Amino acid sequence: MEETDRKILALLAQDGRMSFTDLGRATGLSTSAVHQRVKRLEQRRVIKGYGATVDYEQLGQPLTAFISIRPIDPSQPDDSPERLRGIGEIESCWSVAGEESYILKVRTATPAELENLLARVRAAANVSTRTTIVLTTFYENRTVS
Amino acid sequence: MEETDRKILALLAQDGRMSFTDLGRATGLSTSAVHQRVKRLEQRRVIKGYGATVDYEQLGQPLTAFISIRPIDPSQPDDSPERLRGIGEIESCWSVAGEESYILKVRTATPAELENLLARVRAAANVSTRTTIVLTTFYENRTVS
DNA sequence: TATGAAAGGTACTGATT
DNA sequence: AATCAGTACCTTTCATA
Repeated sequence: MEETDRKILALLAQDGRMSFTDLGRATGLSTSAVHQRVKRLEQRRVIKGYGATVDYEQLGQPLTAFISIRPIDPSQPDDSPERLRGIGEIESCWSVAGEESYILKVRTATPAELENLLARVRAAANVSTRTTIVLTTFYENRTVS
Repeated sequence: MEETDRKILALLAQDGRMSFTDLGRATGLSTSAVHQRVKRLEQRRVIKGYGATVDYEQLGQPLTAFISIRPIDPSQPDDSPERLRGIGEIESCWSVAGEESYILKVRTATPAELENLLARVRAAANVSTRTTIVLTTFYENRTVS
């Protein structure tokens, strides 16, 4: 991975709809050279995809929370991610080192819905949960240097 | 916010480069009607922006961690987000209810860089830290139903 | 891996209902 | 809030270096 590709990635991370023409202007390459590089980055899955960033507050899901989970029965095989996959409120799922096994990031409309979601998570994966409610999102998914 | 707009948002969240023509086909609207709706969603900041999702493992930042922080001197005014804004490794910053004040999500190349980053976070915001290292990212920033 | 040209598709605007 | 038509721009491919 070299400098031109990194520059293209940084630009596309910030504006995923930027045109190849503009990317070319910004990198000093022709439109088709940039086109070729972006397609290659997509094929290699360095670019995993493109998405619109949506305001969940305006969409009626203002409540964000982190749910840390640990298995109730550690002797059982742990396939929590598969068991939880069907729960639509879960935005992200990481396994982690530390006291808990997984961290989930979830969005709900109300505290009542979060409560209901917690019950579904516990039941689906046979886990205990520890919930941390987000008060303010200062920034999210910023491009890392 | 009504059904057609929600459908457009769901489609754009999944594929931020989808053309207005295809959005029209998917919603049963004309190209210009979709165009009008998307522009309005952008103006109202329901759509906050568009971004390429990048594979940080392939980009040489394979280590992801959560850093929970709490102020060392609670009598001081807490402006941690501003103090931390310049640290490029911080991808997300939330204030939270619970034992800690903030949660940061960070990306680094190596454990040594994470250690260095932790020192910078502590010094910049005068906080103590608790770090949870991510082992596997099962999914991230999935579209929430 | 780069360029430039050509073809077809898309974005955006304005007129209209 | 929708459609249609028109123009300018963009994406994509191909021949070429």
